[in-house]
Amino acid sequence: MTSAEKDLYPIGTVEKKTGLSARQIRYYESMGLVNPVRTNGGQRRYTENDVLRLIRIKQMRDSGFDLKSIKEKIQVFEQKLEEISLPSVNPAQVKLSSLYPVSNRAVLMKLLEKK
DNA sequence: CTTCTCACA
DNA sequence: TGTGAGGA
Repeated sequence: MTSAEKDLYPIGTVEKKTGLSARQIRYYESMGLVNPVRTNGGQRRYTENDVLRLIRIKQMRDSGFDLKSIKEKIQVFEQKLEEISLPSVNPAQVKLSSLYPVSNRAVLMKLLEKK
C-alpha cells in the first residue's frame, strides 16, 4: 500500500533525469556518494532517492562545492538519518542497503530546521 | 542497443 | 572528465 521506492532505473535513465554523465555518476559512486544496487549481471540500478541525491550533488557542485565537501555533507546527513530511522524500524527488516525512507521526511525536515 | 571496467591521449 | 577498447 505504502510504496516508497520500488522502481529502479539503469544508468542511462539516471543520466537523463539528473543531467549528469554516466562517467560522473559512476565516479561519484566510487567516491561513496551513492550506493546503487547491482543486478545479477553487474549492472547498476538506481532508486528514485539515488536520483534525488545525485541531483543534489549536481547542484552543490554547480554551486562551487568540491566533491570532498559534498561527501562530508552527505556523511553527516546519513548519520543523522540513521539516528532517526533505526529506532522506528523493526530489527527484522533492517536492511539499510539504500537511502532514507520517505515516511521519515517530516522528521527529516524538523531535524534540518533545527540545525 | 545498453552497460561494465580499465586505461590513456 | 571524456572516450575508446573489449566483453557481457
